[in-house]
Amino acid sequence: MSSEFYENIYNIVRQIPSGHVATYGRIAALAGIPGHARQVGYALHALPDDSDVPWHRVINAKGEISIRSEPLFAHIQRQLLEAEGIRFNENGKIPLSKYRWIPDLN
DNA sequence: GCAGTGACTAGTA
DNA sequence: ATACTAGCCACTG
Repeated sequence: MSSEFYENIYNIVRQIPSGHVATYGRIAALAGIPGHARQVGYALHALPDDSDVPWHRVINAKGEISIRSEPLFAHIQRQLLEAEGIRFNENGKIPLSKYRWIPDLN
């Protein structure tokens, strides 16, 4: 494993409970690499399909789905989030103030 | 090793 | 409110 960043990131994302979301920047900070929000997205992109990481609960700071390549995934992501009870605004955005994940102190 | 890329963010206009 | 810019830094070719 050349990147232990990835495992840290995955570990954090797995802790996001259903019905909540977290931003890339927040994930990076929790993974111990504050400021590396882009690498979080990169790590999730490299995620295998059979992974147990809930990648769909990670969104950008604007509360919107950011996927640049593969617009199809954005559609799937929205369905997954709605299935967990997350409601989108008319803009197609998620109200972060309501669904933002606050990490437990374990 | 260098240049390009990107599932980002914060700032500026 | 939206659009563009700069900074950021690991990964890839």
